Amino acid sequence: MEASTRRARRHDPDRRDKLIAATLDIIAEHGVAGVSHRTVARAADVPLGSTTYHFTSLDDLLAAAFTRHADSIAGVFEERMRAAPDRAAAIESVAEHISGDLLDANHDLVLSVELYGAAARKPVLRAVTQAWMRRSREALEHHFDPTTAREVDALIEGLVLHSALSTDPMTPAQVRAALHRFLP
Amino acid sequence: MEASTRRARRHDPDRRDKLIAATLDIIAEHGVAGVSHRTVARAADVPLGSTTYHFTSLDDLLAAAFTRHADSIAGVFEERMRAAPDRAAAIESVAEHISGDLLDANHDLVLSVELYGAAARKPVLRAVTQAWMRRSREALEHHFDPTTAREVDALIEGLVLHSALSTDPMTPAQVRAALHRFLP
DNA sequence: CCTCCATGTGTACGAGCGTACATAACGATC
DNA sequence: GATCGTTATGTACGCTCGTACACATGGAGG
Repeated sequence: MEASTRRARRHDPDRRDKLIAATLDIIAEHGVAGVSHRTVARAADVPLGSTTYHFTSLDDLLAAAFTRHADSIAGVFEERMRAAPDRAAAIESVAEHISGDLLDANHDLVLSVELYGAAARKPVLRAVTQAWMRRSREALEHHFDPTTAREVDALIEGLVLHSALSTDPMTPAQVRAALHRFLP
Repeated sequence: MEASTRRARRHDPDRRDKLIAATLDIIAEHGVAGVSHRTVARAADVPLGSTTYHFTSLDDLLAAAFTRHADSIAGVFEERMRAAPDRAAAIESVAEHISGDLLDANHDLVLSVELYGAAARKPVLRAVTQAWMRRSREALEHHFDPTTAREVDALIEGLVLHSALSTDPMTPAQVRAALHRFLP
């Protein structure tokens, strides 16, 4: 342990992570408007000063949180597409993805929509959504041509949103039917 | 002028309307987080007290503003669908709708996305989005069967969102192609 | 013309906000 | 074990916030 551990951190195992996780929880429950240094610090059970130490500003914290969220969802989707052996299996995976085993209606969805709203106004976050969209499209391109991938990506977005906001959401069978109409 | 004008308002031609319009402008520019009694009053050029007089709370004002927005968009879309003489014309109208002559990227879109985000957390606003979705679907049903209408409604949502958030948005021709793939 | 009361406004209060910054805590180095 | 500099925290400041509420104001009924 000479040169290798020279730069080891003192005694902060995962403060940054805890702060980001707490931020995401707050956004999911109260929206971006509910995020403040104090609410985050309370939720993460850390002192107030810790939030300004690890993130230079609130915007910085929000960007980190949204980046983590987008990366997480994109990673799971990529994994699903990579695991699908063929086109039919890929379609089935997409249907499952939409029907909500991943986007459990009241957490990930709110995070995604809040991200869209913030991204529409802040260039930094716009870059996050774009990277996410690109990864989704590329994952779909393992099974579909680029044009189709792009269109299906948009269709997924719309189906997820409508499913989440509707009191009468589409059943998994209806979702599958819609996909198969698009991908005969 | 006896009984009929007894209940006429004193000298407030359209204060409520001005407040709602100002609120929508602020949401479009700064998000729901930017809405406060003071920012709205300043934007509408009315005294602070006027905001609490016409709306019992901020949530009340936000609900009124989002309702106005949803009604407005739904109304325009209904009109477009009603005006389309046949199925082909309807598809063309939908394509134009998506390609942005209506949702000019940085105003109506932000409003819609902010509404989605708020609706995912507040039941009152959820009702607003549901009424909007129902009207859209019914408008589409002038030209398509209910199942198709529902699927196209979702597709529209996804295409609008992706167009708005992408630096490389789909061209009108690509949007048209996607629609025709779904509606051969 | 006077009175009255619904309609509309200005001010004030307590709370919470982002952020700066002086200071404490503590591992590494000698 | 003494020193030092990075890492981390508590406190304080100036500001904006939502909302309550006392007061102005001006048309309607006498």
